[in-house]
Formats: sequence, C-alpha cells, structure tokens
Amino acid sequence: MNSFTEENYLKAIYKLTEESIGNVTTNAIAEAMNTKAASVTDMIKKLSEKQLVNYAKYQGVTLTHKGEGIAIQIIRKHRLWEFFLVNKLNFKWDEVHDIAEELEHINSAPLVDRLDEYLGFPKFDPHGDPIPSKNGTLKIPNFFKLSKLETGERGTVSGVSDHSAAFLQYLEKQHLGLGIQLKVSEKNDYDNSMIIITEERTLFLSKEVANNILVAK
Amino acid sequence: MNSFTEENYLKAIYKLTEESIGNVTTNAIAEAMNTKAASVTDMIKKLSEKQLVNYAKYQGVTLTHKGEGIAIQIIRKHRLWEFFLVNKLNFKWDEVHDIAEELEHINSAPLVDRLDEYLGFPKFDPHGDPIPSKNGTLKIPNFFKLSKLETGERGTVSGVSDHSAAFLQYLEKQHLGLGIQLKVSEKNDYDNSMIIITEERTLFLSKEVANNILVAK
DNA sequence: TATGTTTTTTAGATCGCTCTAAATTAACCA
DNA sequence: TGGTTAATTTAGAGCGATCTAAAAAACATA
Repeated sequence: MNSFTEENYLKAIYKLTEESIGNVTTNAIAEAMNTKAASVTDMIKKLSEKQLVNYAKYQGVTLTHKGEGIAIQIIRKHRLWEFFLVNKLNFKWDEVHDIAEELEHINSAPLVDRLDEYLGFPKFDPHGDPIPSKNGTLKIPNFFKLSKLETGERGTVSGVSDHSAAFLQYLEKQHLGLGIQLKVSEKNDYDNSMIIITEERTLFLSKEVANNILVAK
Repeated sequence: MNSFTEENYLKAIYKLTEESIGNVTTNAIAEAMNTKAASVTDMIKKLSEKQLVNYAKYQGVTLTHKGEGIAIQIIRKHRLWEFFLVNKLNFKWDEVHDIAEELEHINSAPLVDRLDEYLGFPKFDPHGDPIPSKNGTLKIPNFFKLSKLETGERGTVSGVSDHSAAFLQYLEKQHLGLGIQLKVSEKNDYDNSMIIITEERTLFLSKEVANNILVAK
C-alpha cells in the first residue's frame, strides 16, 4: 500500500511526463508538488526502492510500468469522482477539483468499478479529460488548442488545459463550455488574441484563454 | 483542520461515551483504537489543547461541545456514505464499513449536503443506525436487544450492534435483515439462547447473536 | 576548456504519531 | 489503613515526511 503522499508524487510525475520530453527533473516535481527539491530527492529514493520509478542520481526520473499503472488508476478515480460530482450531485465544473483530489485516494477496487458502472462507463470527465478504463488504457483524444485554429475554421469546445476555478468560471461567464460550437472570425498577430463566433454571441479571447481551450475540429 | 487520526479518536471517544457512564478511560480508547495507552495519553493531550476534549490526568476524558460536534459530523458522513454504497452502488451491508471508514474523512461540507439531498435525506443507514442531521441532531431510536424479548413477544429487526462482516454475513445466511418480523417461540435459561419464528423459517439463535440484533416492538 | 551558475543531493533537524519500558497515581481489599 | 494490583503517565526512541543549509555534480558560455 502507498501513502497519499506517494500517490501524489506518482500522479505528478505522470502528468509531468506527459508534458515534457525525457526524464522528469527534481525541480519540476518540487514545483508541481509545492515542496522543496530536497524533499523530492528523499521521496524519489523511496519510490525507487519500491520499483515505482527509475532513478539515477542527477538524471531525473521516469515511471516504471508498475508506477505508471498506479498513477493511471489514481487519475481514473479522480476523473470518475469528478463525473459523479457534476452529473449526480450537480456540482459545477469549477467546484469539483479539490474534492476529487481527496476522493482519488480512497482505496477500494470494487468501489471504483461499481462507481464506473453506476455512472454508465463515462469516457470523459467534466473538463473533457479522458477517463482511463479499468485495465488502464486511455485513448488520447485528438484535440487542438483553440489558438491553433485559423481564421474561418470551425471547432467544438472539447476540453481545457487549465483546470483552475478562476479559468473555468471565466469560461462560464463567457458562456463557453464543452460542446459549444464556434468559428474563428479574426486572429490578431500582434498579441495572438482572437475573435470567435458561437451560436449565442461573438467573443474576444486573449492568447492565454485561447491557449487553454481545447477544440475538436 | 484535524488529521484523520484526530478525527478517529474523537469518533471513538464519542462511541465509548454512548456505551459507558461517566468519563471514557485511556485504556478503553486504546482498545477501541487498536493502539497503546501511552499513545492515547499523547493524543488526548493534543485534543485537550485544541479544546476538543476535557481532560484531567488520571480522570479519563469527555468530549467538549466542539469535539462532540466534530464526532457527530464524521458519523453523519460515515452513515450517509454507507447508505450511498448500499442503495446506489448495490454493495451488500457487510461490505461497506471499511470503505465508509475512508470516505468519512473527506472534507467538504457542500459534498455532504448534496450527497444527503441526492440520497433523499435518509434517516437510517443500512445497519439501522440513525443518520445525524446537518445541524448535528440525532434522534436515538427506541430499539431493544432481541435477547430482551420474552417468549411470545413480537418485534421487527431494526438494527445491529455488531457491524462486523462476519456477523452480518451470518445474519444474511439466516435470512435475517432489517425489516424482518419475528416472534420469540422459546427462551433457554441455561445458555440464554432462543428460538424465533420469522415469516420464512424457524431459527435457533445463540446469546451472542440475540444480543447483537436490535428490534423495534 | 575553465569558470561561474544552476540543479541536485546530502546532512542534520523538526513535527506528528507511534512504541516500549519505567515511573507514578489511583483503586481495591484484607 | 497499608499493601498490592491495575491504570495511567512520562521518558526516550523510531519512522515518515518535511525543511534549511551546505556540498557536490552538471550545465552553460565566454
């Protein structure tokens, strides 16, 4: 059995691995976990002894097969619970992250399986992130940053890369949510802002916002 | 904020208070928590500093108003989650205790309130224990030990005082569950065993079993 | 490639919770 | 009421996770 802390390290390393090429550095983990590099080194050694990460001094880490499996199961739990909170308990998508951070550490395989079944085996969580299946497979959807669309192109809002309440609430205010169809009406080269048209309204979006919205073409 | 450990101590003290008269002793807590008396003394001091228990050396403890409030909220969460597991996820009543022991420490008032609403504000958990309301009130139902019924008396199975999987599975095997109506057909003074008649069958129950079944008259 | 900078690791300490062993206090009973 | 037993507390230590400060390795670039 692994502690909450160990699980959080594995999850952080998994996510950093997705974002980076090559090994994940000590400092990157420290930043992601809001802790100090020295603490990370200690934990890495422990995880390495448990064969959950591959580690050589000064070389950063990668997850072992076993470590990756655990990380994926935690992510599965997190996303299933988010789905539950939004679709059964009527939470808004900006309210569920912190609660799911706690729920993801509940340790019971039958609970996860029954929850999955109860929810109808959902494929995506409320933020558009794919939910790993029981056996740990996860098909990465083909989403693009909205900022990559060209003038005149159309897309459907399908995910976000910033899960903060602040960002999600901003989208809410603009009436932007998953499933919204849009068309790029104008792109501004100077600041990379853009103007888009949805069924409801015309919106001005900054570079930051357009970068954090994921669309399917 | 209190740690899981602190919460478990408060819960244990609350339950011991229900069962005993006067202050709860160090040894009783140690036994309930599966730990050593010395550890209990340490924790008691900490809880006392936080004003969650009243404590004087060698005198045992009582919960303060604040401590009792926290304990009741944990019990509320435990019982709501048990109800959820049985009634929504189709777990059996002997499978839910350990999972609820984890879920009860999830910290989110809106989560508890919405769960309560989602479940239809249930009054009793799957073992017949009353679920405290949001404001912490808890009406103790008027249940008796089955062993207290006299020959010829009737009752309805309404609760259990042993929540172990072993006991619950035994009841299951005898087709005894909440709501079952029964009549005492015979009591044996020698070993305090009894024979009861339900709609379905006639059962022999030992003293131990009859002591742990609660009935409403 | 040598030197300065950044990253990472090590050493040593702290905090929360637990333990064993020993000391202290309370309770019981002859 | 004094002595024995049982309950409780104290003292001191360990473990997991964290930190700061200092040392070591890797890197970057002039």
